[in-house]
Amino acid sequence: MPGGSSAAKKYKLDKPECPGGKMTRFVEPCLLFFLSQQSSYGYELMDKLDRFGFQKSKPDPAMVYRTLRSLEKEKCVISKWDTKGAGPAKRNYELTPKGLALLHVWVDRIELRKQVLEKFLRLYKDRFKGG
Amino acid sequence: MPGGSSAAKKYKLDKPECPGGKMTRFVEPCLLFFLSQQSSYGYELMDKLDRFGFQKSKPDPAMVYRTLRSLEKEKCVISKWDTKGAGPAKRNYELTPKGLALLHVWVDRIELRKQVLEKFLRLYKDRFKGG
DNA sequence: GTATCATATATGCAAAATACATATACATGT
DNA sequence: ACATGTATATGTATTTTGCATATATGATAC
Repeated sequence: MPGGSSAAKKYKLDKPECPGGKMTRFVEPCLLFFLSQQSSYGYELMDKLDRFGFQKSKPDPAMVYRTLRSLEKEKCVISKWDTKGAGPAKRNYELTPKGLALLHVWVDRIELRKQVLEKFLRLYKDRFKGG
Repeated sequence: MPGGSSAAKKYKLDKPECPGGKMTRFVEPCLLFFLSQQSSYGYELMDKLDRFGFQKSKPDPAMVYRTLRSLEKEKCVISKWDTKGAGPAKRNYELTPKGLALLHVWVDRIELRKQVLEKFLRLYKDRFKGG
């Protein structure tokens, strides 16, 4: 549960905005991870992203589908049409070894990123909540 | 110290790249924080950013200067030319109450972001390091 | 004295990433 | 026939970032 800041509410802060629930450069690793759990297709993956924890903004279909195609071009995933089941055909994606390797790279980076955020928050707290 | 992934090295992963030391949308909150500590100017702030913990890439002067000007346009900071001291004149920036409020908003968002990263890493570890 | 380097700010433009809108198509329920 | 939910896809505008470059001051070296 994030600590609320009181000062923030006193001002209109529309324009110099900060991306909050947005998932900057984060769709790709999520997709890779979901696919490492089990093969799936765009629409379902979008749903998983949605339930992952980005309250604010639903994932953009465009980004999901394009990311998947781009991953396929790089041979990080492979897709096959799945015409079984009701409704329109699904393009089912499967993770490749290269895709798994990419996931691991992402994890290293995300770990680093997390550490940077932590450092920032630590300094902030020292400054404002007294250390 | 981030845990290295071994699988990653077996593959060329040039193209679907993940931003590592880069500081996605992170310059602004850093600048606000530094200015909350004390007034400063672009060149010095760049240096502080550099030493903050982004090993890979030095901060881009363009981004720093433009972010500062944009913050000023939004009245989050105020600048005055400082001709004292040697060398070319410095544009000295001071944080405003609105800027301080923006910093607090950023902190909330960064806290959230950190939690999302943590969730991701937790799930990843459950999946690959066994839980 | 002039060449070079560190300091200092700034702009232009290309590339990348994201956001928003829209198009297509299948199937089910009413 | 029409609306709704499922499913994939593309077009384009906007935002963000990255890289190059321009300009100017002063200190130091030669």
